[in-house]
Amino acid sequence: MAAFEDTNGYRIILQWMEDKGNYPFKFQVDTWKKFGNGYSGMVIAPTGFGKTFSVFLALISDFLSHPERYGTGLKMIWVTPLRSLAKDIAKAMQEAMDEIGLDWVVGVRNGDTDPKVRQQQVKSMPEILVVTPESLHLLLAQKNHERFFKNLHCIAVDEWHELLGSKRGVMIELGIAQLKKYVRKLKIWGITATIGNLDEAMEVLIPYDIKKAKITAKEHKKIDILPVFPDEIEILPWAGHLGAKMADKIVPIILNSRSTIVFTNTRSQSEMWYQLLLDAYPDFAGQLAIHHSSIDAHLRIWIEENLSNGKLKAVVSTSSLDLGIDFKPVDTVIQIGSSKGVARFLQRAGRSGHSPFETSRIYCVPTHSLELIEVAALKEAVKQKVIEPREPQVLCFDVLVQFLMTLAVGDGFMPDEVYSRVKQTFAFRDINDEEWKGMLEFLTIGGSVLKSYEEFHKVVITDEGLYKVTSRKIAMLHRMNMGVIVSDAMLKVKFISGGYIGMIEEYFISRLKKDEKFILAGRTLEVAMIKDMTVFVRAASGKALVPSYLGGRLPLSSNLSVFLREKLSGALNPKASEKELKFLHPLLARQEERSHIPKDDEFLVELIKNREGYHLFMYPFEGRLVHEVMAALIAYRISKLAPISFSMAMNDYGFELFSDKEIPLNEENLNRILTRDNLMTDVISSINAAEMASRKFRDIAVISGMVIQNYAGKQRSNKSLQSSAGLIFKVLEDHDPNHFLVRQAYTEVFNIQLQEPRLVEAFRRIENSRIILKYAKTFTPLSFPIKIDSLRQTLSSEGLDARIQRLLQQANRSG
DNA sequence: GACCTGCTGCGGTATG
Repeated sequence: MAAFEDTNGYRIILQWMEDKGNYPFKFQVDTWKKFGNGYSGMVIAPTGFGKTFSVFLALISDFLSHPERYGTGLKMIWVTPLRSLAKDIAKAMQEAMDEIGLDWVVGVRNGDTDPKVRQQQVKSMPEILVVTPESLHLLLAQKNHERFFKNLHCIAVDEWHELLGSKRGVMIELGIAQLKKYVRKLKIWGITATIGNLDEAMEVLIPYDIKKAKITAKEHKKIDILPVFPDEIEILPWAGHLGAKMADKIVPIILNSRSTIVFTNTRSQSEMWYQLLLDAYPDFAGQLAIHHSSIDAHLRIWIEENLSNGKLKAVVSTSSLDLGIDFKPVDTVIQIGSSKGVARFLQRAGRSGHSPFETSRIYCVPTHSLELIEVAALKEAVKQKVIEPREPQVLCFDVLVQFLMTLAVGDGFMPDEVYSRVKQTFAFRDINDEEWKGMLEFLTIGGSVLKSYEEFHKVVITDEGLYKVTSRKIAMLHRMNMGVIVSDAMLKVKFISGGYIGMIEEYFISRLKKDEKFILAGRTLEVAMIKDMTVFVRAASGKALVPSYLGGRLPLSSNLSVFLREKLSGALNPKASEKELKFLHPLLARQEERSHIPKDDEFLVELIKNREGYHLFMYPFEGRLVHEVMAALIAYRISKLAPISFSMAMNDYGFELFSDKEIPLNEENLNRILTRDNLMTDVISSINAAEMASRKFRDIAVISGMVIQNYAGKQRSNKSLQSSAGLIFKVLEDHDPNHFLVRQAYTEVFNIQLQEPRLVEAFRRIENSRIILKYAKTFTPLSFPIKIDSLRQTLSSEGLDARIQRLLQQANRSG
């Protein structure tokens, strides 16, 4: 295989890829050599640059050049976050092997792998093994697993940006730390899309003091961002999210494209848009599909295949198609509503024109008028290449507990030796001795509080000091519950005649009245019966409800917020290129006339008095999540001035406090209400942190193995999980409030739920802004959408008692 | 008058 020596090998592989119609990511020759010279590192390029395959070939060429250096068996581990990616990359790798004429085997090991293949692999590992983070840990949970890695040379982590910010990323960090025990000179490579914190991303994956290289694509991905305007501004609703009226505008876009992905933000929205498109253009029947996480996996695979081979004209989807196989025929992407962030926007745009030579085309369809400003903001952010960072998770003790159990289930571990390795990871570099001691105690006797419960005595210490699981049952349950993804329990939906359709939330079905129909995967269904967590249905027709799911909310990224405020600030005098802002002019003019358009260094507060009562609006543009906390905080601070209770509403741009009493707010005290002083103390007083932590603790309890989710194929219901986790949380909080898992729950509440760093930053900005207080008689273009939101749901700051009292008084008065 | 939402991802097996 001398042909692969040095630069020659580089050229041959490039040629070979081009002959195959692939688009190689062109490493420089000196870069190419780094793969062979013992470097670790990070490769950064947009999707569609063939970076995955290029890295693979670069690593392989090293093996080929010096076959004598490598023994038999497993040489390379390839980690992908998705099972579906694993299948495809392994196939491509195997093809390459065959063509190069090397009899290496590429194996896949994950939940889809046939048990027979699994057994075979244990007997004789393939040369290259493609795994998920979870499967990697499952390997480490096997007895005598060290032998698998005897000749391991390198590990590559694909789509690292996807894993970095999550607990799955922490799993990778720990997995690599363990592999480094077996392979001292392990090469570690990460592959990532562009994100805001590339240096940190590399530091997290490779915190070790070894030769490192960062390799960035020079070529840039071309993107066409095309806003879709309605014929008149009146057609755009002032609030809302569906954007139904835009369907007629979208049909021709789909017809003029080869193949289109229509991205929506929620599962129910995708179901509705599927219907809207079919209604608008019935000939789409059979060429249109729908794809989201609650749809049966088989159906989703079928859709993905038909998207790849060009048989589908369009697919309406959620984030479920954000990642995945290259859908070559897709030349157009449509984003319905806000993409909420620059990185997600680029990711979705990159699904079309999937090659460095093609231009990605993405149409932005606003679902309400203010979203047009967001399009302008996105364009600017993309132009300036300001992409969100992925914040690495640190000190996730639940993941560490699980990892230690994994080792204990495998060959057992010596605490001091593991501790020194764990401390080298990015996630646990700040762990202290006390926390570590607590963790060991937790594994062996359940800690001081739970020690009287036998079930928490999982790990035994042998005479040699080895921490080990001896119970087969405990070992089995651990293997079955490995991973850090805690899913909500949902009901399966099956045809009574057979055939699985997807999943639905329990509460949606429970609220469904007799004879009411619902829609799933684009089909109208009626309930025949419910048995064993399964809803049996039959096909129906006519009016039907679209289920909603209690999913996570996509927060508006702070990057996008910055550009949003900037664009709004200059909205009345747009640049010639900003069609979006010109289109919005009538609406913006009205905002300026009735109230004010906040400039870059201003913070707008509106007080509106009308027949209903008194409304206070504030516009931080920090996204719903932050506004939720801010609204509670401001309500709390005002209520300290004078007893008053509010109902609250919010959207991504601002929030409302509403009261039937006059709000005691004026130019003088407004600064005090918006101060950064005592910020977190007031936040804690204004929310129920203990309740939030208790809810967060549910996931922690599952991941750390305190509450078992899967018992031999049976999944426990949501309620039962929550109640046992809640019980444990209460016991711990009462008797050991400093417990490392309790502390973690609070940290997660502050960092994730309350977004403390972002909140603090927002208040710092407000403090440095000029505060503009405006009184208005009617709702303004900015306030109206929030008011609409409050009609849907009202959160109340007042206690239940006070509220009942007031309702009673009202009732008495009117009676 | 304008409207009616809330993402994604994973996962058993031992031994002669």
